[in-house]
Amino acid sequence: MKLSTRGRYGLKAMFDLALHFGDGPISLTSIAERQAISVNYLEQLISPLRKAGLVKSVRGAQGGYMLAKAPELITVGIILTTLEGPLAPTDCVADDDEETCDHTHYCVTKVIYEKIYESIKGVVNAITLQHMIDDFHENSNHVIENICECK
Amino acid sequence: MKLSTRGRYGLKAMFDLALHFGDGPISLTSIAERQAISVNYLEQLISPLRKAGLVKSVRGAQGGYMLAKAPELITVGIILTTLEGPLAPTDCVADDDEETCDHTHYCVTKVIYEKIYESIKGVVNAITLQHMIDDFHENSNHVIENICECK
DNA sequence: AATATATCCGATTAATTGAGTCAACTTTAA
DNA sequence: TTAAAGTTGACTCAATTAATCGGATATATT
Repeated sequence: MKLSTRGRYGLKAMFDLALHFGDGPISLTSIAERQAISVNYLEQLISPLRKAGLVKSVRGAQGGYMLAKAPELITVGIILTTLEGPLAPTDCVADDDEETCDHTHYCVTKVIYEKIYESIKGVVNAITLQHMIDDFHENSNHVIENICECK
Repeated sequence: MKLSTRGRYGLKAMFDLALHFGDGPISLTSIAERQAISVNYLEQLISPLRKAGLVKSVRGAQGGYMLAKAPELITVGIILTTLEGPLAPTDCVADDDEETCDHTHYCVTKVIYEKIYESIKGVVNAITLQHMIDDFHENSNHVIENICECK
């Protein structure tokens, strides 16, 4: 039941981009440095975020990435889901499930997994990058590097 | 963010034992058959459940396992936690975390992970085996095998 | 006493996933 | 033209998961 580095790093990177919203393209190298992530690995993560329409890129020198929408329009849920797939405790309750279990029966465990899934979605879909920014400005010392290396 | 087979199989097995609560020792073989799990693997899962005081065993012929407490006293949360460890999205918010990240800083992502963790705990700690039994009798056709092979 | 049925325990293995690296390519500002 | 930066896919390595297996101990039944 752990998030992988994909979700954790991706969220850190998106928050970093959110703090720079409106500043023009930000290079992956600078994000990777601030957030202590391998650039090569970060490249892998930014790709699905771009395809999902969450960030847009500017190629070439002085290029980089920026949020495709305002921070208040991007939820933690969409970021994590893009990188990790559905945040469901089992495949059978994930939105994209394709008939992995027998739906003709009532399943007492599936009901539980659905409740877990709904509660997780409730949390992550309610938090936007703007909420994170506000929280950051209120409670941190305004040092971007303060995002800890949570495992 | 998926449960492993440990948690899923273990929950099915515990529910099976709950349905037979008061019937004396139930053999792993019979549970494995009803729930379509490998007996050998189930042995591995029942061991921590016994050590956690959730089931007790009777050795020898006609032996088996039974719940150590009434179904209403055993939550889904304690079962899953025993088999999977803390249901936290990251190590740094797990109860047994030992200083994996720098606590001198305020971390905007950690706050989110804590909320996810709390919401998951809220769900699983509120559901007992007795709730599952009641649900089963109300909504299923009383066929134990009806617990689907959720992945 | 012998046997069948169980739990118990540790070692081993097979398969999958996660995490990260790397190389080659395209685009574009300076 | 050159260097910076995005883009892509293949690849490696380690860790975890999911079992399997063999043998030891315990005990009800015959």
